[in-house]
Amino acid sequence: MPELPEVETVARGLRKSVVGRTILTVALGKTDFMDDPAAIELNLPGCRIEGVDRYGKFLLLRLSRAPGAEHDGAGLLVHLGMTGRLAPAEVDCVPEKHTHARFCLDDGRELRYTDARRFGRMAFLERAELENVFAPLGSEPLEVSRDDFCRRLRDRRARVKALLLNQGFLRGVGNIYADESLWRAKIHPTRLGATLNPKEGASLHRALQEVLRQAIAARGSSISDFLDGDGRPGEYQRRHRAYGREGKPCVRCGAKIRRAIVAGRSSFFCPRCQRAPRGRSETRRRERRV
DNA sequence: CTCGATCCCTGGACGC
DNA sequence: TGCGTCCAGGGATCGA
Repeated sequence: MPELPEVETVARGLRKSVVGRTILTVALGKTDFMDDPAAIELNLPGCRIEGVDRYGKFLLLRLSRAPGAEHDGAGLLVHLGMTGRLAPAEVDCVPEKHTHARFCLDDGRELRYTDARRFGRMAFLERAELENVFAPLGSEPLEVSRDDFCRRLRDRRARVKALLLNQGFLRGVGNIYADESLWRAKIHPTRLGATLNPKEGASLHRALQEVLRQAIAARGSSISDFLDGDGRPGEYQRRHRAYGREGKPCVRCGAKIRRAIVAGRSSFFCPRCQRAPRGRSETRRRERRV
């Protein structure tokens, strides 16, 4: 499940493998997850891939026409959703099942998008449209300062888990890294943002950045089928301390990791290290045990 | 503002 | 073996 570290891993792979290449032809399969498939077919042929950026969980392939630069600032926006994969392949290599886009490159390879569940998104967008997509996103978690992070936390009444998952609060954090960060910072997922004291806010900021940096260094987490640009799985799943560890002992204190639905998602936490809040709004209401 | 519910979609796990 | 059911989850959307 691609979150920031997995998407960053893909971006780094693409920078090495496809930047500088020109797209010759486009072949699309199922297109219900694309904003405007015709625009992709129409605009991409002839474009050179100038660079690959990441905005939270979004990938952007920056594109330009070789002579005229008609599409200055335009690009192919890709969100991998749950099961999306974007990687180059040799043309004579049989495409995997659920390959929905193939971009034939000028070096004889093709860039392929595969996505079983089609929770992803793909769109060719002009600069102004891209700005509209990115405008509502919050800061990059690895760039936000501690003071900024704590300040933004302070006036939020939402549960801290919901805030971490909210792409308008921070961009790029998903369920795995939210739980791993909260475990490290010893903060219960149902705590309300505004109730975290400065020390806890600082601790969460530090935990989040450490977890993300380490996960990037490990090329992400491969839970079901995430593979990096070279087809290698990530390694970070071996270092998960909370996510997916229901019933297993907390490596810090030995208590059994618990799972509860918070913010509509499975949330894994240590009931001893991460103390549940007492207030009615933070506990009783909706921390349903699963 | 924040919440839960619902939908999108497929594969994998599980029970019978 | 096969069928039904549930679950996974990022994000959009809707109503409370």
